[in-house]
Amino acid sequence: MIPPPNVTGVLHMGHCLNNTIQDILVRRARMQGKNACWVPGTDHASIATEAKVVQLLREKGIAKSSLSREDFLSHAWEWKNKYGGIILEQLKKMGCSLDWERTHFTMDPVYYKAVINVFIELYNKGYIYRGKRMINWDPRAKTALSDEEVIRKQTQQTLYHLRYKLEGEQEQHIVVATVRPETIMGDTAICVHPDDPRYTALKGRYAFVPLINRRIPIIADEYVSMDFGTGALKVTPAHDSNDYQLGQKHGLEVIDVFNDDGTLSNEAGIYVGKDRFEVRKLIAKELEEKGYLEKTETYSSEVGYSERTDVVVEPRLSLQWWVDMKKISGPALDAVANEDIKFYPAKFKNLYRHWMENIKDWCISRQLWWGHRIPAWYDEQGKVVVAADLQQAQEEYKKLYGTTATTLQQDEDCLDTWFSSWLWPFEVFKGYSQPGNKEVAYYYPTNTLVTAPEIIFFWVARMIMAGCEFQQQIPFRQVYFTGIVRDKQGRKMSKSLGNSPDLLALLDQYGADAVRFGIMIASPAGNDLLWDESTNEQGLHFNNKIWNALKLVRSWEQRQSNEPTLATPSLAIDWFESRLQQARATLEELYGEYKLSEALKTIYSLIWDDFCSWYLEWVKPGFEQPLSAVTYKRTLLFFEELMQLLHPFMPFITEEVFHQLQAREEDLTVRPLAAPRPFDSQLLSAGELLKQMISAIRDARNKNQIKPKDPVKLHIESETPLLIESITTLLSKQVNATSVRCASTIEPVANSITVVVGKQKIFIETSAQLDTSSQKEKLLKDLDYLKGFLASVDKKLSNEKFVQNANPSIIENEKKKQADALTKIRLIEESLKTLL
RNA sequence: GGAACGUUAGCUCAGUUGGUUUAGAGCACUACUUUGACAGAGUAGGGGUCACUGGUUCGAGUCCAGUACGUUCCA
Repeated sequence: MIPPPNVTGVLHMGHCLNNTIQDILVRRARMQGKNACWVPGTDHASIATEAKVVQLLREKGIAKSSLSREDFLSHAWEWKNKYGGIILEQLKKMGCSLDWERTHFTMDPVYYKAVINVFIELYNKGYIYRGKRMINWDPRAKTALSDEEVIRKQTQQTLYHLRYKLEGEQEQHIVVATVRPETIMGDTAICVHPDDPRYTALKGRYAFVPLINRRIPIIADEYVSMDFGTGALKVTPAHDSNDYQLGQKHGLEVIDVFNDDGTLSNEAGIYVGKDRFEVRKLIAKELEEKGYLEKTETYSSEVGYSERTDVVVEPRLSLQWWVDMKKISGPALDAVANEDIKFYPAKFKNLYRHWMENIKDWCISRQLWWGHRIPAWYDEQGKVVVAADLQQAQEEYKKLYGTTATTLQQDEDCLDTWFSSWLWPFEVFKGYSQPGNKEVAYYYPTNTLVTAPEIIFFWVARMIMAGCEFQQQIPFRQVYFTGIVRDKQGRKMSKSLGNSPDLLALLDQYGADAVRFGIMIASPAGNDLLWDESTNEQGLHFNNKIWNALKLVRSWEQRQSNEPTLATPSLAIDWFESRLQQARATLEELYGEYKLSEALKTIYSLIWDDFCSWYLEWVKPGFEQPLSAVTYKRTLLFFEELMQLLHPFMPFITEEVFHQLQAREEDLTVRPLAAPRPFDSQLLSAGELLKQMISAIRDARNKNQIKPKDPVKLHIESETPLLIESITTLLSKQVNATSVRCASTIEPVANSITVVVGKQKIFIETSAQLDTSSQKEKLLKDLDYLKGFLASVDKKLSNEKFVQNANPSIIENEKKKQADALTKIRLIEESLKTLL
C-alpha cells in the first residue's frame, strides 16, 4: 500500500525514506515467494493543486473568478495530466518495484463515484450533517480547513492593553489585553472572572468599544483566567472559538468584521476593505493617538497557520458539512487497542487512542472546485437533498417534500481530499464500487502500511474507520511509522528553510543504491533521522567495495584447477557457510521487528568484514597461483547469496553483480530465497579464535616493526591443540608464519614476542631485533584489566547473599569467569617473567 | 497548562525478562602501510562516572520516584 503522494509535488527526502522502506519490504516478501502487491497512485490534493492552478492562471493574466467552474476544471485537468505523473517516474528512478499497471488516481471516474456514494451512504445513515460551526478559515485559499490542516507555531506577538470607557463615569475605564486590536469592532462584551476582586463593582455595567463607541456589557465567567493580561477579556464571538462558546452561553450578538479574504467587512464600520494585518498596524496607531492604548508588551503564543498556504488561519463561523465521528470511530479505536492492527513503534498506540477518545467532528467541505463535488442539492428556499445526480435529486426531493422542485442547485463546494483517500486500501481493488470482487477478496485486508507519523490522524485513523465501516474489516495488519527526516541540526526539512536537498540531483550524483543505503543506514527504527549527505558517500564506498570483490572473484575464474594436490581451505568455507546462516537467522528476527536499519548494518558487516576482510583473504590464492575449483564454486554461491540478502536495500548493483558472476537468464529480483540452513556454533567460535589470533599477532608484529614480508615462526601453547591445529594453515598464511608448532606446554622461545589470546600463549619467533618494552607494556595493561575483572568476580562470589539468591546457572557462569581469568593471569605472568 | 517519548564515545545509534566480561557498532579521529580486488583501501589503536539525585536489590545502563534538558502531540 502506497500513501498517495501529493500530485503537485516532486519527491522529497520523506518520500525517499518512506518508499525505500516499502520497497525493501515488498522486495523481501517477493523473494519469500509471496504475491507481493504494491499499488502506486496519486491523490488530487485539492487545496494544493487548486492553489497551484490558480497561481499559474494568474501568471497568464487569468483570474479564477472570470472562469466558469467547467473552464477552471479543464485547466486543472490539463495541469494534472502534465505534472501528475512526474512523481511516479521519480519513484521508478529510485528503484521502487510497484505494480505499475495498477496505478490509481483519487479522481479516476470509478473512484470518484465511489467517493460520492460513500457520502450519500453516510448521509443516509445520519453520520453526515450540515451545520453552522466555528471553523478554521484559510483567507488565501478561501476555504475551510479541518483541525488537522492547521499548524500551530510559536509566534512573537504584541499584546495591546486597551482602555474601554465605562458608561456613566467620565474618566473611568477598564483595561483589556488583546493581540488582535483589529477585531475590536466585533466585540460584544467584556468578560471578567466572577471571583476577581478588581472587577467586582463592574459586573453588570457597560463599557464602550473604542473608536466606534458601541455599548457592550461587562459579564462574568469562570473561563477567564485572572492571571493573564489584565484579567479582563474582550469577547469577539465571530473570531475566536472560545469567545464563540462564551457568546452562546451568555446570548451575545455575533458581529463578523471580516470578509472571506481576510479584509475588513462593512460590519466593521471602519477600515473597510483593508487587510487584517494592515489594519492591526493602523488601528494600533490610531488607538495610541487617541489615548486608548495604555501600553504594549511582547508576548509569545501559538498561532494557527494553514498547512497548505501558510497564512494565519482565521476562526470563522460558517455553514459546512461534517462527519459525526463519534458514530464511526468505535471499531477503529478497538482495532488498535486490541492489536488487530499493530503499530511500529508501539508508542504511537497511545497517541492514537488519545485522539480517538477525544475525537471531534470532521469538517469535510472545502470551498474549492478541484475535487469531488458535494452531492447535495438545494431548492430556492435552501431545502436540501443528497443524491448522486440531478435526476435522482429530483426524485429524492419529491419523496422527501412531496412536491417537485422548480430548480435544484448543486452545492458549489468540494470534499476534503482525505474524504477520498480514506477509501484507498479497498477502493484500489474496487472494494466499494464492486463489493466482494475477486481482487478485493484476495488482497484485502492488506498487510503493511508504511507512513509518516504526521498523517496518523489525517489518513491512518480514517482509513481504519473506513475499512471497518465499509468492508467490516480492518484495512491492514501492521502500520510502520517512519521517522521524520531532519537536517544535521535536527531541523525539519522544509521548503522555507531551504534545507531540503534535491533528491533527483542526489540520485544522479550518487546513484539510487547509494542514496537508499544512506537513508536506511541513518534511520533507526522508530526515531527521526538526522540526515547528512555523508551517508550517501558511505553507500558509494560500499558499492565500490562490492565491485572490487567482484573483480577479485572474477579474476579467479581462469585460475581454477582440479589438481588433486591443491588444497581446499575447507575451514574457511565451512566457517563462512555457518556465519552466513547465522546472519540470516539474525536478519529474520530484525525484519520481524521492522528493524531495517539494523538489518542493513548486519548485511553490510557480513559483506565487508566477514566476506571481504576474512573469507576472501583466507581463500585467496597466492600471486598468480591457482585455486581449487571447489573453492571457486563455493565462493560464487556465497557471493550470490550475499547479493540476494542485500537486494531489497540495493536492487541495482546486486542484480548487476548477480549477472556478472555468471551469465544467466534468471533475475535476482524474482529469485526465491533458499531455505535457511543450520549453522555450527563450534565452527563459529573456531573462526572467532582464528580472527583474534591473527589480529593479536599482527598487532605484535606492528608494534615490533616486523615488516609484513619478514617471516616468523609460531609456537603455541594451548590446552586444546587439536582445535589449534585445525586453524594453523589459515593462521600461518595470514600472519606470514613459516612454521607453527603446537603443544600443551612450551618452553620459552629465544628472541620471541609473547602474546596471550584467550587461553593460548603464543611465542612469535623472529630474526628481527626486538625491543621488549612495548610488548611488556601491552602485557601489563592486559594484566591490569584482568586483575580488576577478577576482583569484581571474586567480590560477587564471596558475597554470601549473592551465592544464596542468584540463579545457579549465573553462579556457574561466574565461577567459569573466575577460572578463566585466573588461567589468563597465570599465562601473562609467565610471559612477563620470560621477558626479564 | 496537559500528555507521550527520549537523554549511553566527537556524531548517529544497539544494548531483549536486572547478572555473558570493567557497556557494543558504524561514521569521524590517530599511527603505520602505496602489498598483487579495493588509498573510495588495508592493519592496528585511542575514546564513555550510561543526563543528574535518591530509592528498591546480594547485584542497576536496565526497575521505581524526583530534577534538568530536548523533541513531538494536544489545549
